[in-house]
Amino acid sequence: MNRLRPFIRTLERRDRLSPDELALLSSAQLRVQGFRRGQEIVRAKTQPGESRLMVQGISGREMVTAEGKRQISALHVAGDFVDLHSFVLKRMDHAVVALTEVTAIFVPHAEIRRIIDASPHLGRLFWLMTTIDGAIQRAWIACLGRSTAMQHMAHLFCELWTRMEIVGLVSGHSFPFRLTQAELADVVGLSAVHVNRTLQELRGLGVVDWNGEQVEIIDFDRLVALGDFDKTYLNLTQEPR
Amino acid sequence: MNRLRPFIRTLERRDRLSPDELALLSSAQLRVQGFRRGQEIVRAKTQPGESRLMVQGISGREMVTAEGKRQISALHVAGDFVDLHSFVLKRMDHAVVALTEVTAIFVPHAEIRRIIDASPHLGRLFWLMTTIDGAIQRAWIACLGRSTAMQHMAHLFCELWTRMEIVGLVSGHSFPFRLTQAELADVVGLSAVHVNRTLQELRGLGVVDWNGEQVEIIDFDRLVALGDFDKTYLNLTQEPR
DNA sequence: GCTGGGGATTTACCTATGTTAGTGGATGGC
DNA sequence: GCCATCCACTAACATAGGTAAATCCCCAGC
Repeated sequence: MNRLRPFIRTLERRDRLSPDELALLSSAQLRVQGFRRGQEIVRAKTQPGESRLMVQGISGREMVTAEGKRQISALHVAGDFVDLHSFVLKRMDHAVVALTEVTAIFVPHAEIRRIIDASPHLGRLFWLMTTIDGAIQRAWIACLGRSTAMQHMAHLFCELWTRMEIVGLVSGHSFPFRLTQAELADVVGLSAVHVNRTLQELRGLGVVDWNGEQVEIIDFDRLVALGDFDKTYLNLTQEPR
Repeated sequence: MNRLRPFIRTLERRDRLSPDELALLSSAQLRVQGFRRGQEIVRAKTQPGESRLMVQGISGREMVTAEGKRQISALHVAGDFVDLHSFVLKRMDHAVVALTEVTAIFVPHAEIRRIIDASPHLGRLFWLMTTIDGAIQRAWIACLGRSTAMQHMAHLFCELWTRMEIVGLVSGHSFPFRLTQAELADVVGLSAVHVNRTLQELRGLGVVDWNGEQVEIIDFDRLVALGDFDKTYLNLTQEPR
């Protein structure tokens, strides 16, 4: 399946896939669906019967506090499952919303079950993808807890570039990022005003620029240093798993 | 195995286990090891050949920034695997340190492999435990990003009580928590001074008390309200997975 | 060409939390 | 009994980041 291409690329950066495994993946019964900006891809507290795989656009896990504040606890790009964990977790503890126009594939849990029963190795790779998800969350926790606004945003831009590169979404040191500053604020746990201030500072330093459409990394080395970014946690090495 | 009791309780709160599955788990080749306060249970960047399961004490995932600041991104109590994800991830993106005296079981990855090959259902339950781990991390992200010191600490105490209750570590509304305030500060991403201030505030409100040994929840309902705590994310329902 | 709306940006002010530098109490080694 | 530690706690001050309310800018619709 053409639509599975990005997902297969994320897998192949972590392990080798046999022709049989590729065929097995391609045999899955899928439904494609589009979402508009702001639309919910998965509702919180529901018990989904399928997991959704991003094909295009950016979505995020959304959690809303009692006071109505929003925190986005993950961003998803093409090739990412937004809720593969719902396969074992059964019940969503968060929502997933489209932050841009999004195209997603719906993979029934029955299909996932069929695939992992037929190939325990693919089963472990599915498991792997949820644990990489966890590793990313740990990195975000460290950023939220122990770094300044600038360091945090620098780290985030490094991470996004690296993840987008895997699925061929970057061109040079730029990648598409069509969110509003207020949305980015909900990602990094800051106010929109402070995100604005910090972006100007980063721009002023000549490190990154972002016009609301594209993030352009001007000085990658300095961005990495600023964000204390070490991509180890993304597990981008082909190993038998 | 007696030592596996807490782990089996965490599993049984999420799904039913057959006698065969219990026997399979008990058949695992294990090594028990003790750790002193402050000792590393797993080193960062290593490629462990086994995963460690907590039997006693409290440990935490530790990440250190370039400036030497420390963030603890997870706490583990009896029954929790500290690094089950290393089974598929292969390389640690963080360390795990003993925050109290700790007893842990070392489970070779070969044994985990043997168990999940023999029982795909147990395999899914192992997978489940890593995704619950992820759900907890999401809750922490929301706390770090969008709540005040008091709300965050209230949430943490609710979570810890709930998790300890599963494995029989609570007595009434109290549970053992022998960390220093500075260590707690690294958990909630605050300074030790502010943790101290906030604890006094919580004490003053008559909601929780903590003398460095035991956390005593005085008014559980208010603590839950303060922390906006909803235990759904801990997935404490027995369901076929 | 006018209008309305959604963002980006700015300004002024506010506050939660951090930092530094203590004090004092408990504990353990010798 | 003295000393060194470690840790809770305090106090005074500093600051990163939040809040509220404008203003500006762009663009779509008419």
